[in-house]
Amino acid sequence: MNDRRRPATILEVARQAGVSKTSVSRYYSGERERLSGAMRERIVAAATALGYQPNPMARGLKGGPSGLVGMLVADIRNPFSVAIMHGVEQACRQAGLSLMVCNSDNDLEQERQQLALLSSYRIEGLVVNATGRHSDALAQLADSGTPLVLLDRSLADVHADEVGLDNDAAIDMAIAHLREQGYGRLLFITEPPAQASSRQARLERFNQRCRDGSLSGDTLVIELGDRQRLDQALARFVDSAGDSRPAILCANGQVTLALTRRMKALGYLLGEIGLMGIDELEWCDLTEPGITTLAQPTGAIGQAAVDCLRARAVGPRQAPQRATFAPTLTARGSTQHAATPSVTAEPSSVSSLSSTSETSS
Amino acid sequence: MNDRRRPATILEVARQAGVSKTSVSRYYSGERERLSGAMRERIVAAATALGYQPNPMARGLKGGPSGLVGMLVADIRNPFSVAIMHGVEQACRQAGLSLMVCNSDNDLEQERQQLALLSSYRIEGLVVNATGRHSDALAQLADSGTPLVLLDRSLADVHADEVGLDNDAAIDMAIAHLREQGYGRLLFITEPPAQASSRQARLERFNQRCRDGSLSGDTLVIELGDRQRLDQALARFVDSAGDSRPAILCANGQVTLALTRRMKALGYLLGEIGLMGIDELEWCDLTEPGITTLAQPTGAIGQAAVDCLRARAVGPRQAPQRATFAPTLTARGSTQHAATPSVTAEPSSVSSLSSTSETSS
DNA sequence: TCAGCCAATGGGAACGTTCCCATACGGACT
DNA sequence: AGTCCGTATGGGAACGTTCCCATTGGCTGA
Repeated sequence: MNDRRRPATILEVARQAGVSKTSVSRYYSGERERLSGAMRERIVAAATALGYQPNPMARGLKGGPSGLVGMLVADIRNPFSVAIMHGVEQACRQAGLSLMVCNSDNDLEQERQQLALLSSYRIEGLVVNATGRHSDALAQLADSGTPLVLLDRSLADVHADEVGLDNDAAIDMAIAHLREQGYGRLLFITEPPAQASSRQARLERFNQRCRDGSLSGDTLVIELGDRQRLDQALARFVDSAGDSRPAILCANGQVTLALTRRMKALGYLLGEIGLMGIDELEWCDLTEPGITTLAQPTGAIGQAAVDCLRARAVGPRQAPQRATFAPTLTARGSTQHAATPSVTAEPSSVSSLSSTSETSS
Repeated sequence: MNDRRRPATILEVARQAGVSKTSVSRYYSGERERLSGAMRERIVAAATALGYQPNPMARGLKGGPSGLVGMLVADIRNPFSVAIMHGVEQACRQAGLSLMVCNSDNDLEQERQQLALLSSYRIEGLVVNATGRHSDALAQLADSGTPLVLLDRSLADVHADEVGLDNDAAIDMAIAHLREQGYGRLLFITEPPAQASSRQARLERFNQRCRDGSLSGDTLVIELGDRQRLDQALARFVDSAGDSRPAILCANGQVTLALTRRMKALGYLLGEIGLMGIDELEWCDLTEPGITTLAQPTGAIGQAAVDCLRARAVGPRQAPQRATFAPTLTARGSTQHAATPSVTAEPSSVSSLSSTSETSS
């Protein structure tokens, strides 16, 4: 270890080892096999003595591989985003890649800037979980050859892979579970889909199942801040149920949180009125009588995202791929009516369905 | 906008504008005032025409300012870390800095690597919220002149500012609240303090207040995974209370979560046995009868961290500073005994105490 | 009127890499 | 024995910027 202010350069290592900088460069850029054993030894010795570490700036300038993967997140405070991020991170680590995360905080201008920042750091791939508006910047990035993976979004005009939940399966599983539990009248609540294609997909599937005829269902699209309208809609829905037992299906964790709050506040009994949400949250087993959820396999999703990136980095341009994953159902008290009150100690019966459907479009 | 594969360089802009690259460089490195009006116009025109964007790699190579701030987080899945990160982020945005976040996932080796990565990207400052072991790497970074802010940790041998909760005030507030509510026997539960200095500080303050004599308190240091030991300790504590009403104080959000789980599972009545936690979590008002918390002002803490960084970037080395912030108490049902059952609709009486104490050591 | 200076600009050498090309050498062919 | 090739190495030119040091020209003050 050297105590000098400035870090050692490749040239200094080369001098110390009595070899050329080219050889040292080769050692550090994955061409070790090309060097003789003696050479390798001298280099490691010199490098450790000087505490040498390659300078990624210089490396990036010349155009070498950066070993860097970027991730753009729309809302870091969303536990689901964090869970995915964690998955991506682990996959990166395993692949020897570094991950650089930027949060756009749902701000378009911010998102644009972050994108510029990431691309200027020569990332080798980008995982995007963001608004998806102004896809031009994304499209440009993709066109420039950077592998791109979209999480939970779908952008027609962008050449990118997509990874996410199997939304159709999720909705079907939820509906099946709710009917099994005796709920005959369903309400699907979602935030405005806008450009968030997974919200759109879930909404559409639910609507489609309604039109199938077999289902007495309704949908509500709402800004979560609009408490008044939510309360009204809730009351109307409960009234409309008639003989049928009513249940609510929340399109994501945010909606589940908002609805749990309102139902508690308004005194609706969970289970009496069914409640079920997509996305598992840490408090779902804590709030009486426990909230039934469909958990996304965030680890697998993150892993798949990184796999896509790496596949695209090697092979030439293929058609965009799409990988979807089925959720896991955790049944809790909120979809169980009064007949059998839930036992206290972790009454969660977990019915797993982890088939991984993979389709290419 | 140009459609060429490779992004435009400063030289191309200079040629297009009919000026020297030095002038273009000046324009982009904050020396605009030195250029004549005409020159400026020609440069912007050419730059926008070519879609030019300075290459941070080249810039960083030469040693210019990077406009980049790094943040090292030990556990991204901890909501408290995320909240702070969000604060740091907002402060950075306001200051025109970019933030690059790395999560070490409580892995020492990972942490070391992330640190190397960040420092090699010539960050202008680093916000650290991590294990704090092997401070040598951090010390080296600090010695090399990178401004450093420690969140919630204190490292004697590292030249760095510290920002965090006013732990003494927090413990005092908690104790005062619990006694006011009639709890006479207290148990403080924390994860092993090890090198996490804020855990240590909270534990010490609690112990100190116990030794003062006025308080009948006990402490439990425990790994949260050790459910058996936790259950035993819980039972023993409740038994030991005698005439006094028992209450538990959790050192952080993780502990609060674990305890809420166990108490529900074991059938202890919240409020009957008091429960209070440091750190506010989104479900604290959801789980009956609501959990009393001390919320950390995460926004202010993040802002303060960035302020420290910027102050240190300008001024020469000063003695390390320390800024602490008082928490906000949100009283809920978990510290209210049966006499007055909590009303359903948001019964939270918020008693705020937002004095900001600032001391330099 | 001329030295001296300041303000505006430009040329060129760094910064630490990678990579193309050149060199040296040994062995397997013709 | 001479040619050719493959393997192990080194030299030097990029990469896109910043910054030091000119070089201009107009203006002030003696």
